[in-house]
Amino acid sequence: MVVAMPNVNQRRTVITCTNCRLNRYCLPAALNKSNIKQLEAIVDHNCSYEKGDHLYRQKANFKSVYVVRSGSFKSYAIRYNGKGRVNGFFFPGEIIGMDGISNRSHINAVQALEHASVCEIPFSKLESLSLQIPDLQHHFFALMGKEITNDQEFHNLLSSYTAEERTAHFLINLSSRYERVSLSPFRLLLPMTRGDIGEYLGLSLETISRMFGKLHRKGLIAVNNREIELLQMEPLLKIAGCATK
Amino acid sequence: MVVAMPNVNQRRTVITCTNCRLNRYCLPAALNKSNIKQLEAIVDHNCSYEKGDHLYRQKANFKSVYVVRSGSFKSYAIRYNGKGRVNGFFFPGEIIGMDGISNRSHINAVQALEHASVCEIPFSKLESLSLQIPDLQHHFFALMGKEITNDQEFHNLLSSYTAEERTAHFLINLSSRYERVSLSPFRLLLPMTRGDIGEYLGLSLETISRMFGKLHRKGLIAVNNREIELLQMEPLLKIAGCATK
DNA sequence: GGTCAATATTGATTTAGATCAAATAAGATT
DNA sequence: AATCTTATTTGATCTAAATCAATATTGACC
Repeated sequence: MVVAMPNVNQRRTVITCTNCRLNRYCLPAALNKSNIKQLEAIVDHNCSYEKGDHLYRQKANFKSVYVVRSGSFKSYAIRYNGKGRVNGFFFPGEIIGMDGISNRSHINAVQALEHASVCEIPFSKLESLSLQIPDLQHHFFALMGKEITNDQEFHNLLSSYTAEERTAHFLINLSSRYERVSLSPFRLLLPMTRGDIGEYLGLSLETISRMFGKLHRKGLIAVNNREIELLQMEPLLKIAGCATK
Repeated sequence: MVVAMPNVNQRRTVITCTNCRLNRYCLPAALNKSNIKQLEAIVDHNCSYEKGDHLYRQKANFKSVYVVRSGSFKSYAIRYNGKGRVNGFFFPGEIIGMDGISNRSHINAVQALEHASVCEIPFSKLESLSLQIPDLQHHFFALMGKEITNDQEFHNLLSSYTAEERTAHFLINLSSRYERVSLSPFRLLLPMTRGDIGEYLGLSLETISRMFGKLHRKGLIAVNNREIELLQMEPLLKIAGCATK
């Protein structure tokens, strides 16, 4: 089955931040029109990747951060002892590359899970521009802060959640990220394998499969290979450890 | 509520970044002398805490980041379902509070593990100053980036390391952080309980105790309650999954 | 369309680490 | 010093999830 995130820009018109449908979720969200023009000038809007292509590899020099325009990516790191694998998934509007800011080299590799495209933002130019546009600096601090809180919540998940809770949390999390970019939050087309999910959640791929089965038997989801339908959000949210309002 | 005992200044000399023994590891590290003076002007150098005092609590409004001057802290978060606990330890020269940047409210609580003191840096002032001092902006991006890579390496640890590997990694990590501030990297005085370590590493406190015992029986460490001596670094580094040069 | 490789499911068995349960030991409080 | 509380160690047992193993699906490529 072909699992593809809809392409954001299929039109002929020149791609810019101003006309990008993701601009409400991306860096321009915090900027006024004239500032967006300045941002546009430093962004390369035209990088596309096929499934399996690497956006960058482990230890690659850091020069840019990237925003996913279409498709999806996974990041992974392998330590010299062979431990560790997938540590992140990225969907449209999300920023890739912050793992290289401190060291000037990326600690992860990032690979396309399907046909995908990104906007590339040279980091030194982003820094210069941030000195001129206080809102941009502020927003980028906030984005990095968001990355930090996400990672810390994940620490929490890995250190205290059961396999079922982790799996439910994963689905709920994906759901809200899909919704953010106007994809159905109830019918999830997963671009990644069970193995990827397992590595990400610190579980074996067999356990992922079993947990999907378990949630299915409880009537909370329907599973059809890479297509997962979320049938009952309330109990799912509860298992995922998310407060239901 | 934050319960803080204001420090009665015992010394005559005014504390400043310029004369602080940590200035090589802290924000001033990236700045020239005149810029350090500007930084000093926005920092409150005089906040002291007793064991158990909270620097801030979960959901507290975010106004500042803090640099540990002396002593140590732990951060923890409890979800509404009771899951999750300790997610970080902080030693002199390290920055606390980035968990509040994106939301303007802290997702963690932070508590002193012993008598401790911090410098408080109002974040809005830090942002303003960063617009004027490119090196400061650059350095703070790097510090946040470091936090992100640390958290991601921890993801790796929690998703693929055994109890023994996690415990060794914890000790090695502490060792290098102690060394950074001129404490012995071989004789570690732990300010936290086995329970704290267990929550942090996603293990039970009994397992921490057993792993200390196991590393002791292998002759790699000596354990005397809260005092851990690292006897053989090479094998420890290997177990911890750190490349030995 | 047929073959092959990659992915996913399901069952049987094992095991690392949790949990339960005492017994010390260390600190704090009086 | 005596008491009480909080930490720590150690042993016995249990269990969630890993691993091992076999099939079944799906997708990719001639």
